[in-house]
Amino acid sequence: MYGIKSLKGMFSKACEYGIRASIFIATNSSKGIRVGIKDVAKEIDSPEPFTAKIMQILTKNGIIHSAKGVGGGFEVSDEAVKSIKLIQIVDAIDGDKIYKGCGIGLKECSEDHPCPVHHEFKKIRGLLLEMLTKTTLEQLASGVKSGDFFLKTLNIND
Amino acid sequence: MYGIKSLKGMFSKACEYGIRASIFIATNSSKGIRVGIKDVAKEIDSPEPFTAKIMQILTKNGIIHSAKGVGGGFEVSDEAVKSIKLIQIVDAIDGDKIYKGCGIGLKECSEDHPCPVHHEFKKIRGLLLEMLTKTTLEQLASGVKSGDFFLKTLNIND
DNA sequence: TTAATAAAAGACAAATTTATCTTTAATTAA
DNA sequence: TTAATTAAAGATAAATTTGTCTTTTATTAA
Ligand code: FES
Ligand code: FES
Repeated sequence: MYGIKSLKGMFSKACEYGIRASIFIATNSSKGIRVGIKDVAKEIDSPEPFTAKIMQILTKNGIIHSAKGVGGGFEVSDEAVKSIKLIQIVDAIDGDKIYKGCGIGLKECSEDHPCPVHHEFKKIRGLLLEMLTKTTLEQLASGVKSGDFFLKTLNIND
Repeated sequence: MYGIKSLKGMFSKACEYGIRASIFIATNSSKGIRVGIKDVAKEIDSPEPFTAKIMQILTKNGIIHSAKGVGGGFEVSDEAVKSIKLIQIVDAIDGDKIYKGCGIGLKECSEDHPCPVHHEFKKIRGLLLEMLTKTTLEQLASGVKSGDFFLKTLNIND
């Protein structure tokens, strides 16, 4: 009606790109292929230089591996793809507020000093945390490889 | 570890303030008391001028009512307190992306062209949407009035 | 009327997030 | 050793969100 505001999603743009990039890299690493930042940005439809910054965060956090020079690029080892959980990516980029913080902005979420939405909100956060904790990069990547899931909106001008 | 990023919550600051403000106003309206922007900001621990802006959005959207002049301030009618759902506040300020948008940033969330987290994410959004749709201002306000729930962190220097 | 009060509106400013560009460092292959 | 390649790092810049300040408008009461 008189909406003035944002298009806020659950995660930051940076985090969204980080998740999509990690999945894309994982789909290729299983085939033994390293992908460059250019390919990543193209495949997940994200701004290349910004995506590069996010890749740096992920590599520093040991979530993905990078190699410089000819034939270099990004990859994730088979073991890492199996062990890395979505929460590690979210945590590295957005921190833990989304699954730990108070829903309506109290400085901390506390059972002893709860806000009015605390009990209901806890359930939502809990489901989110469970999903983030259980989901592995492998699960996500396999769905993309099989063609069941996608990493970008399909573009009529392609 | 090498976290560089944000302290992103589920809702924007504006929306958090808007929800807390609405609840505070509702707790007073039941007693027939109008509250001024100064009281609101103080009681919910928010920046006054910014909160005033958010109140304007809420009044334009018919969620709360305002009266200028001596004895004026913000209020919500008894009927409105009963009928207004949390989702109306969120929708007016943050829009619907948080409960409709794709979790990892695809331009739209689609059953036919799902992202890798689509099915799990849908459950979380669904629970959030259910909560937002079911929760009334009255429910939230009554918990605050009874002293079970709080609108700001308790401050040791008070 | 006039004065006081309080929200609305508008202009501005700071902080944060998102995005871009340039230079540097590392790696590979010729 | 040189050239080519590719990520890392650093400096900026744009956009958005958050926060502040001033002026205007509406209302009430004297
Ligand atoms: S105190 Fe607000 S969600 Fe727990
Ligand atoms: S397409 Fe991503 S959540 Fe539905």
